[in-house]
Amino acid sequence: MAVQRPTTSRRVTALDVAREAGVSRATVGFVLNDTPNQTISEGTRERVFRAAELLGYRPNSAARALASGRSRIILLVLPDWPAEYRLRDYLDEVSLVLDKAGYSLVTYTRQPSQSARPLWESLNADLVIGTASFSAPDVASMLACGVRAIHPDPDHPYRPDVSLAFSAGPELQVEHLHERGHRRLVYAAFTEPYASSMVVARHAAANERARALGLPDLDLRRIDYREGAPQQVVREWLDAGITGVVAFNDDVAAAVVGTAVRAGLTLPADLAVIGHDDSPIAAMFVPSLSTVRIDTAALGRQFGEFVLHRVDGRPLPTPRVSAKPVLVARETS
Amino acid sequence: MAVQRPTTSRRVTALDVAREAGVSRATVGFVLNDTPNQTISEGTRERVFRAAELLGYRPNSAARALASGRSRIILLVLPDWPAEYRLRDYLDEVSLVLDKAGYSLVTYTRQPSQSARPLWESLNADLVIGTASFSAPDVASMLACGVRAIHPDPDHPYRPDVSLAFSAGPELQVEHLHERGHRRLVYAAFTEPYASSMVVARHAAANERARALGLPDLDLRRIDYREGAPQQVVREWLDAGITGVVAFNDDVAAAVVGTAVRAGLTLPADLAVIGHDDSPIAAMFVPSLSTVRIDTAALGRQFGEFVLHRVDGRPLPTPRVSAKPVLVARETS
DNA sequence: CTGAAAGCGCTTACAG
DNA sequence: CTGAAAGCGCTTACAG
Repeated sequence: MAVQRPTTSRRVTALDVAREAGVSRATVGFVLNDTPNQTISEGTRERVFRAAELLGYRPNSAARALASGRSRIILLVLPDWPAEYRLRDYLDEVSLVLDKAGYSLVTYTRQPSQSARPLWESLNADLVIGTASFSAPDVASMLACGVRAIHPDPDHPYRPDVSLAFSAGPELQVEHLHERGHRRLVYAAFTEPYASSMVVARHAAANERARALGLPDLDLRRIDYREGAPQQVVREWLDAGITGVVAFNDDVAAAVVGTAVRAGLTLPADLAVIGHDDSPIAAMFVPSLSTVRIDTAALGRQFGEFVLHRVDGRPLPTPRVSAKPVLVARETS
Repeated sequence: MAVQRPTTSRRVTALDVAREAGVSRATVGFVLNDTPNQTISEGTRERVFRAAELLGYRPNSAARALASGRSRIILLVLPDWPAEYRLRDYLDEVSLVLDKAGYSLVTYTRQPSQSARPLWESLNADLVIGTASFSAPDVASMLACGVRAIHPDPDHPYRPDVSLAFSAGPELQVEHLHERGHRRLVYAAFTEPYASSMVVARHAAANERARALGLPDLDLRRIDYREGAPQQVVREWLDAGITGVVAFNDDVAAAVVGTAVRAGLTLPADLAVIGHDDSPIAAMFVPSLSTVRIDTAALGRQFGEFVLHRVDGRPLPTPRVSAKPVLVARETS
């Protein structure tokens, strides 16, 4: 198929459509935007639609944003590139829900370098979403750039129920190890570059469940995987009487399990490990990793609805279904 | 620190800055944009900068885009979420180079669902970059949406030297297995959702090197990791006399190695496997995975320069340094 | 039921 | 060296 180039290099505007349809340019806007309180005859509507289709009209988003004061862009600031396996399905669903409501989701990871201008300066987002509270300078910068809403709301306390912590996951991890008879647990995560705020939130969720089960709090242990096999960390745990490791994700679980195997330990007899995500690596690893699978698609849909509530004032669907995570017990627990 | 809210909810405009500085609004634009062929006195410049600083002025990007016809946004369409470990450094560097030139990089992964409108419809990008050629309908849609440039250029043949294939990586993988005495090799990748175009490009690079070394072509074998351990695939290879596996990335290598270990094979005696990326999992896996590390940061910088060449017509820096990949030989080769 | 017109906040020739 | 003014392509009261 040959690429259809416009004969004139000029882009098609609403005025072109109006001329083609024989109406005013305002009418074109009313029809195409389905503006309420405008009664347009069916014949006119038809003609406008046909003309727009014929000419391949796409509204200029910059002009629309300038005139309406809304860009219909939602910016999601991620703590890290979405390397997490399940995050993909999650973001796909969020994106889909927003798209249906006429919004576009843009994901964005801050550069480590200070010099780079944050994306909200050039994007004119209606709403900026973070996975943790934004710093005061960030909030000030967003407001100066015309961002209309920020989540988490800087004026209100942080609402962890809509974060990416997926607290049901860590809770199930703890429950599982508890059921298997483990009482002394530790929470393991990597040091940078992994998402700090998500680590903190999931660790907190694990601790909450541990307390409810009458277990002592889980220490948060950050491992630098770049320093090679962290043999001594595992030794320390054994010396301290730890028998179960709750890992932030499957990569962390793999690091711990790999180290333990090389140290000659038998899993889960000497040490039980449970990951999070059920990423491909969990099944491939030798021994295969016990883990927890989150219905991220359902949570993504739910978060999408929440975002529309924030940006459009739509009512939140109630009752909100809390998607239950699934335990995937394999060889490490 | 308290969040500084503007006293009036109205956003600060160039007119406000002009009034504060006691100049015309046009002068504000000239100073802040450093417009060439405008000679503004140093005193005036100072006053404008001070006023803009004082008021916290941020130009409205929608107005700017509408008036200038350029958004200074570059859209990178990724074949998949950046799950690849090394892609992260790469994108960081591209982003940084573009930011210094006043451009913002937005990364974007197409939704599997057909219904969602592509992001270039709402973003007004100056340049859309793909990792493979775009379909004719996509190109038509971009042009209708005012995209000024597309890469790979739909009017010119695909230039693989600026793709994400990193052809030096696959070449080194093949060289290494060849050096270790392997003559019958196979190229392994996952089925969806992994990046098809990158698989094809890397497989081609591996084949090119194999031919130069006098080896037979590598078959491309796609494995569905969701179907559990692909035992029979490994069996087939052994029966066919294959002794070396070149894997698309470390995850694929892990799947193959895990399967082989479970099947009771000894690596690398029975089968040699080499991954790509040197991701954390490569060192953690038992046995640890031989792999290839790419200087993705250098390649990212190079690609950033190329993008600026495409969008701004800047000269390409020559000679272009081809960042040499590093072999990381571990237990599987 | 439809249209003329002001306005969003910039950029950019052009005139002094 | 600086400013007045047109124009980018929409949206949206407002008037018929």
